[in-house]
Amino acid sequence: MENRVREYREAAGWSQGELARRLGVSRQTINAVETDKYDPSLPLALRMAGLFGLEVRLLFIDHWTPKE
Amino acid sequence: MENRVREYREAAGWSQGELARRLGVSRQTINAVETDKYDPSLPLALRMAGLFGLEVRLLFIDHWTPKE
DNA sequence: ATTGGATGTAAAGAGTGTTTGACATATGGC
DNA sequence: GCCATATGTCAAACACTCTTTACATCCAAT
Repeated sequence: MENRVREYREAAGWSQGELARRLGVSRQTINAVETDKYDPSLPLALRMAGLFGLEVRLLFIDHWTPKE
Repeated sequence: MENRVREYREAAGWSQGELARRLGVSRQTINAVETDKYDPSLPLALRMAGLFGLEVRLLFIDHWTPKE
């Protein structure tokens, strides 16, 4: 899954540590998401999108199509 | 985390099994989400919202406010 | 009365998400 | 040169997500 966290974090002028602090998670979590180690949990993704004032689907892009 | 999956699934006229099939997950996963056993993963939440034509934040409601 | 579809639940196991602590490297200011 | 800040990464531990299999209940229709 593609994500634009780094892009929006830098636009906000925040370090990974600062973003982590605002989201209440560890710096390593932010780094792992930005470097595509894994996807965040749903609650964390919602918080990230909320902090950036974005819809979740604009921050995290899933490539998938429904059956039938 | 609050969610409206059951509400929208029923509005679509689908059983849990039918929704599971369309999303490519097991019926138990849908049931667990609807009965608040756990939150779905981010990719699954995005697919659910996409299938219902909704923004993720309207299907899954997180109660949280940022620091500073 | 019995069948079938839908739902709730449970247990075990594989895989994912997050934490802490630690260490390495790079960069910019003093 | 030295220091502070920012970033990348690793390992161990723990919690959470999702699967399969299985069984129980409920309700509607025959």
